[in-house]
Amino acid sequence: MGRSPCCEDNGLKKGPWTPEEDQNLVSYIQKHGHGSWRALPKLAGLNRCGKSCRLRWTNYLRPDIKRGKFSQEEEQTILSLHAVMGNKWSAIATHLPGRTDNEIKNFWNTHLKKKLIQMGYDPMTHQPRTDIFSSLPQLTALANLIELLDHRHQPWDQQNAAARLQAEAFQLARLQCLGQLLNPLPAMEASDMDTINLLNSLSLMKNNSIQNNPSLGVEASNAQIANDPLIIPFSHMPELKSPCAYQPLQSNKDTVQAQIESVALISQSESSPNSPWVVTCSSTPSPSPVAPPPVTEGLVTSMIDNCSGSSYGEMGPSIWPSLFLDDALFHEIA
DNA sequence: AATTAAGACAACCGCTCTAGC
DNA sequence: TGCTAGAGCGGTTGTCTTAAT
Repeated sequence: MGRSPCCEDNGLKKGPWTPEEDQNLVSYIQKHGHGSWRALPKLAGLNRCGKSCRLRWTNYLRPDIKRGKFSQEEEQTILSLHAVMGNKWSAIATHLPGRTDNEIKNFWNTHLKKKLIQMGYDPMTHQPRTDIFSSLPQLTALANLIELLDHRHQPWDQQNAAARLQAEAFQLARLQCLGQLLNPLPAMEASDMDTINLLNSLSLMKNNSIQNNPSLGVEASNAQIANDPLIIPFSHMPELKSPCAYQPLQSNKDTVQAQIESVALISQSESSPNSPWVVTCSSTPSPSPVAPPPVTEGLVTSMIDNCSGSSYGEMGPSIWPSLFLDDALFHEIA
């Protein structure tokens, strides 16, 4: 199996291609086809290695390549397919006619990845990120927004602002935890425990902060947190959506292909162009054991009822943050 | 107007896989 | 069966452009 001894340092040119080189390559391939890429450079009068010629042709000069910005549909397709396939750029490229794997990869790395991160999603798993620090940009933006909308006529008070930010972080952590709980996983992961630990420490922080700041006039009560006008109400928070069609990679090729096909179909009828997620649930039940079921009132109620023997198994209720279960908001949802 | 930083994208590198001998 | 060339792939780097200072 050895490695091909391509592009050895034997005086061959590297770097950007000139228009003349492009012209030589295109006219040679149009006349003779590429044939052996290794032999091509000599025959075409190019001081390049065959591999470089092949890449230049396949990624740039090929006549069927579509250039220009990615459309909204293409973007959705990439996001959907990436959720299923991961970094399989060539496989993704086969579903986007005229786009090369390299182009898609670059687009992902420079645009989509950042977009997902900014929206609080993990670009690798496509799941909402569980670490609170990943949401700091959103928290800051939310704090500014709330300030503008609700308190623009009130004098700015740094203590209140800090407390509000802290409260919002607390609220968001609760929401993220709720999101985790509503997606019953076979086993709780370390990141989930991190979130819960963070929740509890945030709870302590908030209680301490309130006790140290009587001027806030808010009692250290979790129930009251939900009623705190300084805190963003639950219904105003960005909706935490789980990608119904998302399933982990499986070894079975047929299943993967079926996923790809269904994702492609879904992406065509994407109803929410601003969402990176496939929001349409498949009408046929998924065989995947981790595909999240639709969230229903009954499900939430039964989760609360069964929290001592829930899908988290032996971990039991002790790992559930008390602040969460005591929360009036939580019961309100149920 | 000059300089610097950030973003975008083309190209390269190194690895694996496959077919042919 | 083992070797090699060719091709493909994903990650990384380099270069050019644009925006900000």
